[in-house]
Amino acid sequence: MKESIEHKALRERGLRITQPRIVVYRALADVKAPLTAQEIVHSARLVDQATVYRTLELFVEAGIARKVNLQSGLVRYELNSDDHHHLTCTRCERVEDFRGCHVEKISSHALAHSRFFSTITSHSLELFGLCNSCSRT
Amino acid sequence: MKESIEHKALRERGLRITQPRIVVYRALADVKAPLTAQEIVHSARLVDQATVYRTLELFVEAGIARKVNLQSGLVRYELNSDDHHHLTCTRCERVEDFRGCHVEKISSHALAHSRFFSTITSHSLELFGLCNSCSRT
DNA sequence: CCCTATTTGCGAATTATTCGCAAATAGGGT
DNA sequence: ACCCTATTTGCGAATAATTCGCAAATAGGG
Ligand SMILES: [Zn+2]
Ligand SMILES: [Zn+2]
Ligand SMILES: [Zn+2]
Ligand SMILES: [Zn+2]
Repeated sequence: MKESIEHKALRERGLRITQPRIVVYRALADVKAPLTAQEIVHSARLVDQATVYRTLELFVEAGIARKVNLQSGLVRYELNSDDHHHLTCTRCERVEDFRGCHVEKISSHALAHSRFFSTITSHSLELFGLCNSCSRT
Repeated sequence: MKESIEHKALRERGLRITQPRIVVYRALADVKAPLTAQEIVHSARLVDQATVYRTLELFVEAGIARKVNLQSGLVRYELNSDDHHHLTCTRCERVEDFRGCHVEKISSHALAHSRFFSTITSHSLELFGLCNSCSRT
């Protein structure tokens, strides 16, 4: 029988496979948009909130998940599947993923002009706009 | 005698010129890096914290300031001077500005592939890395 | 199955953010 | 300069978000 995806993710990084971690992983996997810690706390009532926060931190450190900052200011988390970013509606908060981020030109230009940095390890890019249904009204 | 920059910023948008607004504006103007609401609260002890929060929101709505999300998850604010972004050290939190963001190619590509959006109104871009002094150790 | 290092749940402390309302005040009109 | 009123502020307290300490539960190696 096949090993589940969440077991695999945890095992591959030498993390213990526990109920709370599986629950949090699935919460993230089940939804399309990035979630806040509180959203996960409320959806997964079985897991204590302190554990949810601890688990999310752990996931980020382990590279299983990553933080996403949309306009609101709340930190959100999503599975670190691959290189994609978000298009977010500033009115209704709808989120759509997009791929094809070629940020290298920008970042190498930034590096070339930098006085204090010589390495860039990651980036975040968020696009904001109005979704079609919001711009209709 | 010349009108001060903060008076100008407020007057131009039809906002009342008040002590707290001037103090918050100066707090933002005096520092290079984006500040959190709490940092401003603690630096400008004269202004009540509720007022600081209200003022920052007001500044964002009026276009005087904007929110900046660095890695930590805390919302930061900076004056909306012009189009620049940040290079942030993930170890020591040092922040350096950079210019020359040509995100149009990325965003038009994203739009072309989007099912739900046809306008992009703004974006945020943050680069992360290690600053020279941190990468030395 | 046992043993131990890890992880969890709980309760409570911190910290961040927001509210309601009475007192203070900015700015237009006189 | 003085009034008047709509706005804004300060205060106190409510609410929400995040973190802590520690004893009890448990994953996983032997
Ligand atoms: Zn929308
Ligand atoms: Zn990218
Ligand atoms: Zn550094
Ligand atoms: Zn840009």
